Amino acid sequence: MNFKEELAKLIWNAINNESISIETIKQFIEVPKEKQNGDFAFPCFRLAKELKKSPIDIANIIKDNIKDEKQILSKVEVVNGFFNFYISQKELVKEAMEKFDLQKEDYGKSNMGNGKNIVVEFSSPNIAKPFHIGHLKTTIIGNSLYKIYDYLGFNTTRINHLGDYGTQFAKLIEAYKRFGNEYDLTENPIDKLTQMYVRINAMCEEDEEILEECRATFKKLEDGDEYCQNLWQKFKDLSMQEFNKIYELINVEFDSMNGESFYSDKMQEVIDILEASGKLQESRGAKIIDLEDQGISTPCIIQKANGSTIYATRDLAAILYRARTYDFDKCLYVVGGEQSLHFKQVFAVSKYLGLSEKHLNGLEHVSYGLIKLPEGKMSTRKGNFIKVEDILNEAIEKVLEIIKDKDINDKEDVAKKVGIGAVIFDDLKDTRSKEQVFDISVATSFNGETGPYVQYTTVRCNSVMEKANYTPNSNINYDKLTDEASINVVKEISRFPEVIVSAMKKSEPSFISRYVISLAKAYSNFYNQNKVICDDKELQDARLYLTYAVKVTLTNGLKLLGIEVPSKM
RNA sequence: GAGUCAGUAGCUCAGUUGGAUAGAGCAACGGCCUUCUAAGCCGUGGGUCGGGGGUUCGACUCCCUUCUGGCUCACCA
Repeated sequence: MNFKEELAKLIWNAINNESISIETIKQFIEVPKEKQNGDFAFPCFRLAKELKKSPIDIANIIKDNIKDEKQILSKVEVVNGFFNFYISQKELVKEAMEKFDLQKEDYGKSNMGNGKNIVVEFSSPNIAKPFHIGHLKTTIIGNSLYKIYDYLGFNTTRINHLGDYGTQFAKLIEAYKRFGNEYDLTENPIDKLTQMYVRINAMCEEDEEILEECRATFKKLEDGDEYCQNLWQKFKDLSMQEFNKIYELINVEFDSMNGESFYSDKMQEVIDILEASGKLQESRGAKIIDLEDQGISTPCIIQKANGSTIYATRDLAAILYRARTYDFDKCLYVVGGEQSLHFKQVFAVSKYLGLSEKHLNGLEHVSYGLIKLPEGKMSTRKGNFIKVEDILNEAIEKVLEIIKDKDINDKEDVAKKVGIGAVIFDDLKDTRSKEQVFDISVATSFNGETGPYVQYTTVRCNSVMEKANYTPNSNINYDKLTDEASINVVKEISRFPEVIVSAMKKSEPSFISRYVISLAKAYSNFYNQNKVICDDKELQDARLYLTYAVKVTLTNGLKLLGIEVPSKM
């Protein structure tokens, strides 16, 4: 039963005025913030002008004429021009629990994606550079978005657009040529490569000629110079080993690892198309596209003065490739907000690529706020960064310390799930666009609104069911659930499906983290007020089934965030 | 200077297409474990929603203006 629809009908019948449609009324019905104002409310001000009556009069008309034949209401009230509906708790509980019962372990899943193709580009670390907390953020957001789309039945592809090309790479080759023999790359290779990178950057800043040489070296790499190619491959292999360690820890996988270098032979076509479109022009020796007419004052460089390409060109080649390969309905770029202009430019230029409307409209930059350290902005070049591996290990250590005296079998496994869950949750709990000061003690805290709190609640559910030796069956007398705490839990459970959908629409995993917190809170409150295992068999069954539903919903919610739940903690 | 994101409790943040008395967590203080996991629960204090105008029955929310901070603005990604 759709309550809003039913209520709209009731109001419509009560008002009995031709100029107002049921749809209009339905649109106005809202859920009050304060539950003391009922389950649904109709703000009578909305119709005041149309009916030429005061809100109070309208409310009274509704009150006098409402005919609740299906008996879905337990009470109605007129307060300050609002008409408040209190749904019969029986109906509310039955409605919500039956909805859950239809899906059980798959609760929240849907097929609304209906074969549509989604491409999510995320993580995309730079080869030969450390994997820092900025990369962690895109990895975790991207992974969650993938899971959300996948859960809603979209055909979703994960792409790790590795930063394995560009002048930065040439810098490294130049560094290796000059002083590579001073470094032993068999141990902690990324650290060494980073040191070399920091050193060559300092040289470039001092000496313009060295920077020019690096640019020239990139041109050589792009032209297929063997020495450069071999070094490039070597650095890439070393880096991937390190990255894979982290991906394994946080349990993230990709469908495609086609990084920037993958497009090295696909850029000429982009240049040709743009050339043919007549939009490509020369400026200061480079080939650019002017975007003034699209409201972007900075032109997009397609080819640098020395003839080599630039990242915009590679992104354009990637769009072309992805449109053809995946026929995407949406192509999401989970990349920091500091690259907004870049994506604006690339999306603007892509209009000249001859793509279909569908592909053009599907391009979307899912940006997130900059992550800063308490000491200020991170910079690999300046050596100011935190390695993700260290953060994750610290979190795991802290959990091990907490559970060391508990009666738990596989403590390592629990510590891993909880510690990493804490870090992931911390990254997903705020609105994406907010910038975040990364505080490791906050990220690895386990009290309050955190990942471990939600995991803990889930584990409790399990533990209650275990104690009762419970196997879920659907033959439940829901009328037994009458107290406020139980009703709150039921109401929270019923929100889950729509929360997933709005998280998808806004590309906001934080909707789910917040939801999962509020469900866990509702259950914790219930848990402290009610004994699940009790003398009344029917009541116990109802509470156990509720517990089961909470466990499933929390587990599914956490899964969508990329967080696992241990069996004990 | 232009573009963009942000400004809500001491700190970190919620606040659904405008709705009723602006909500959480942390920190502080006070209660609750012989009863299903206290990583928990309950309670107390704490606010000019950056400032000023405007639209509206009603503005944290929309419009204008102004202040503050971050990021970006041609051959790095």
